[in-house]
Amino acid sequence: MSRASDTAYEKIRSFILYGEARPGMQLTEERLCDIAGVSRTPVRDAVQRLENEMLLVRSASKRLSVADWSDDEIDEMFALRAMLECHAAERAAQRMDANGLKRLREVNGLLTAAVKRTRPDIGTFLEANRQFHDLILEYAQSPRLSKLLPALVEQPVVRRTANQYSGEDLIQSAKDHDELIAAFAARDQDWAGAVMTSHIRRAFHSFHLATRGSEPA
Amino acid sequence: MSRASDTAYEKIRSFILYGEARPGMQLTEERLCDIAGVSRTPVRDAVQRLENEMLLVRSASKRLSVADWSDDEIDEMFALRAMLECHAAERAAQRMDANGLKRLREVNGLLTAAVKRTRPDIGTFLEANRQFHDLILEYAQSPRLSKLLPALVEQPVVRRTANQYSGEDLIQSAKDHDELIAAFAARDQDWAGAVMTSHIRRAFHSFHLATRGSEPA
DNA sequence: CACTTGTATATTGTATACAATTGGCTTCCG
DNA sequence: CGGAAGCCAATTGTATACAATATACAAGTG
Repeated sequence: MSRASDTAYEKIRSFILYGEARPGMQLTEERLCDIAGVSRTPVRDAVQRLENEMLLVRSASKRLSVADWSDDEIDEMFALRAMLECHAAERAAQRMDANGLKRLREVNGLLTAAVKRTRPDIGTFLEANRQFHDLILEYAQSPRLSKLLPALVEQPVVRRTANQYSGEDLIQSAKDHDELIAAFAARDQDWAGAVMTSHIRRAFHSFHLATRGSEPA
Repeated sequence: MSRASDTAYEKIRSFILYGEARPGMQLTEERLCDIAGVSRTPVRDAVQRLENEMLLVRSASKRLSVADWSDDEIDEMFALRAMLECHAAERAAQRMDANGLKRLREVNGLLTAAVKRTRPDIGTFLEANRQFHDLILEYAQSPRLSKLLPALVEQPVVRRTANQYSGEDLIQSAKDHDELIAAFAARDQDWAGAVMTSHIRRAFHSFHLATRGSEPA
């Protein structure tokens, strides 16, 4: 999209994910105009995008508020994400090339370094992790998948999961990525899919322990 | 959404799906205003929705055109749809109630009647089929799934599939639905998921025969 | 005193004018 | 004659004014 509606999208998104927004908080378009520094037209564009990602929700009377996901919804997000990222990994395995492997190794090198320090660098981990999964999505070469997945990989959830990870868990994540790279190199789609599935489902269980103090039902 | 942008959405969608639009055809917002009978603001709203469903696509220079899916994209749509509808059926099996079963039976009664005539009524079949799958989605009780699936169930594809169906195929579809209802009544999510998966994958193979004259690779 | 009805105010929805960008054509130079 | 540069028309992007709608609060009524 265009400049103003893009900046509006970015700023509102940051406000929700990293700013002073709180789940369930009511917002007006006017308020979002102040935050974004543009007029209502591009703000409404941005709002529609954020509604699609389900970061914003509209009440029956068209009023906006910050999304507040139920436990069941978050479980569902993990389940769907596991399916779709598994599928993405399978497709990527069939379409991987030397350059892709090189880029994956570079990104996971950064991630591994960030994680193996005595005091793990979560910020770098999150960024490298995002890039790694984005690369797989790129190599899956499916516009559809690329449109669907962002609605399932919500950064607040990813961040809370990573913050819950022990040093061991973080290192295991890096190892999962190494194994994914191996599966891609071997062009073994079943292997790639299986590793990805367990990668996501481990995250799911960590998240559960973090937020609810127990294993999922 | 509101009145004007809703009507714009409906009219433009009909223009694409049932009107004189052709895949790849270039469009301007002005043109769509004429079609919808409203100004550019609600049209742009509608366009963004249709972009999300990937019925419209934007070129690098922001120009609009009617989507033109490649064979690989359509295959991918079926694969993703099979996964997500299977998941929806599993969830619905866990959440089904007597009223839901009653409504499913009613709808499938209509569908069966439309299909068992000497000259099957494809229009009624399509409408009842859509309602049947929507009901399952409703009982899956997942806002996320409800947002994701419409981008995968494109009516032009469904229609072409149904038009290809033989009388036998249509009757088998109705029987699939009966079996789904039985699985729901038994609250057996694995059964429901399996029936749904084979239901979609049979459609996939029929579509392949119809459009490419051969089985998929 | 609860409940409805009316009215003011806040909020969202739509149209339109104008700005910025893009594609295509023409012209000019080599 | 080929290609690049620049201009013009077409198209998309943004701001703003106005219209429609919803909420909240107050006043009236049984």
